[in-house]
Amino acid sequence: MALVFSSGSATSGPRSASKILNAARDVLSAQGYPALTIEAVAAAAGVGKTTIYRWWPSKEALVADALAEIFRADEIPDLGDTHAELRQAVDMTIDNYTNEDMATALPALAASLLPHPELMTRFRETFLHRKRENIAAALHRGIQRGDLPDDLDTDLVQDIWAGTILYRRLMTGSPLDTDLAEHLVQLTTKAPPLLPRRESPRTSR
Amino acid sequence: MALVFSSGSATSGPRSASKILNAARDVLSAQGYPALTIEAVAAAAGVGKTTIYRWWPSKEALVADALAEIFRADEIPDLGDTHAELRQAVDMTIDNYTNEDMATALPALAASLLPHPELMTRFRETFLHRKRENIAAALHRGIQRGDLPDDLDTDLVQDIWAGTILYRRLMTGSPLDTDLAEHLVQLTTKAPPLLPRRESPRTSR
DNA sequence: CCAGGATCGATACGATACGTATCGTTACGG
DNA sequence: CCGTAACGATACGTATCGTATCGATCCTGG
Repeated sequence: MALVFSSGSATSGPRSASKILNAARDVLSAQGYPALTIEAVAAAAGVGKTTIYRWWPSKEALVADALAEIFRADEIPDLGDTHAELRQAVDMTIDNYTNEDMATALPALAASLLPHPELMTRFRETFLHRKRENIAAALHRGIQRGDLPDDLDTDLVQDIWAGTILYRRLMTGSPLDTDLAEHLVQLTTKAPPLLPRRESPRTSR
Repeated sequence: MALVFSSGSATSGPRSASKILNAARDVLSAQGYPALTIEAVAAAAGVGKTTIYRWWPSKEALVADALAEIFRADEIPDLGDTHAELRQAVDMTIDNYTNEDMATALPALAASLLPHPELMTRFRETFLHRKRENIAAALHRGIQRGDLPDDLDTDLVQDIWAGTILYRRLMTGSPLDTDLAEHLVQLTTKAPPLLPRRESPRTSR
């Protein structure tokens, strides 16, 4: 993974990039996003803070590169089984947000980049596009197999999947378990039940 | 709306609460969440920063109260029309996140409160529970009318609705338009199409 | 209507992090 | 093996933090 958010102006490149990015994730885990200061990362990495300022223009850029290294955007292999492939897609998204750092830092990052269109574009390229393309490929295979409606809105499906997972992790705190994964997959299938039902009917609050 | 995040230790109460909360939202709109410092709010409100520190224990608490004042958690009236009621529920959520401040500050707030369970609980009570109860009431009316499956998972429905809306606003930047609202509502109906389709078949992406 | 208590604004304080500049040292590649 | 860069250390001025203090002001209840 290249340092997409690094300045990278000079001719060679940072010698201690991975040491710094590891330290950034360590600080993130131990102290949380607000306490992640450049000076703290420098201390944790055993590095002069000058070195960090040399290569990353801001705390946001540093965090983005640190997260990009552990963000999963795998290709979904053709398993000949639409359900299994979609389940793999959902599981990958759940994996990404199960990570504590990712769950807190990604939304904080997006929120602070939102007013800066150019940085936001780079953020989307790093954390959205590749993953979405790979999942879209799996969805299209499902459509061609006749397992999914041929006018399926693949973008909306992915918004629903990732949105629900992010929302549960960030806001409600509900578990990201296999039931959720299965419900989200079943949302896309042709036949009912299209909307997930509760396992055991309860009175719901 | 009471100042749920204020310390409120003394006997009387802040004389200039609304002036301060208005200023906080002004700074948020003009400068963004990271630039929202206590001193900036104090200056914008024409108030000594001591006064803010007297009543709010942190920047997060101040922002939470400022957002709580404009967060919509309306009751959904019984319209005798399930579709109309659900549409109203979705529109309310879209309204909440269409607001620029809310879209950037709420996720940032949640992310910074996530490691503090007690504050996170108060956050959820303020920004989740009341709204969810009101929407759940509408969903239950729909179930009793026979318009919705009687084992509908009302919690998951709301996670999907709010999650998709938040994700679009924060991450993808896709529009929160009437098409989206309609698709989200139709997700819950019994009869196909349960998963929203694209209007005009395109090549996807 | 006035007294007393609470809130207010102003100011000062040490601490921390910012981002930049400088400078001598270290490491790596041609 | 030598030169070019990346490096670490250090120092600097600025900004904000959160706290303490203190006299002025509000406003409430008696």
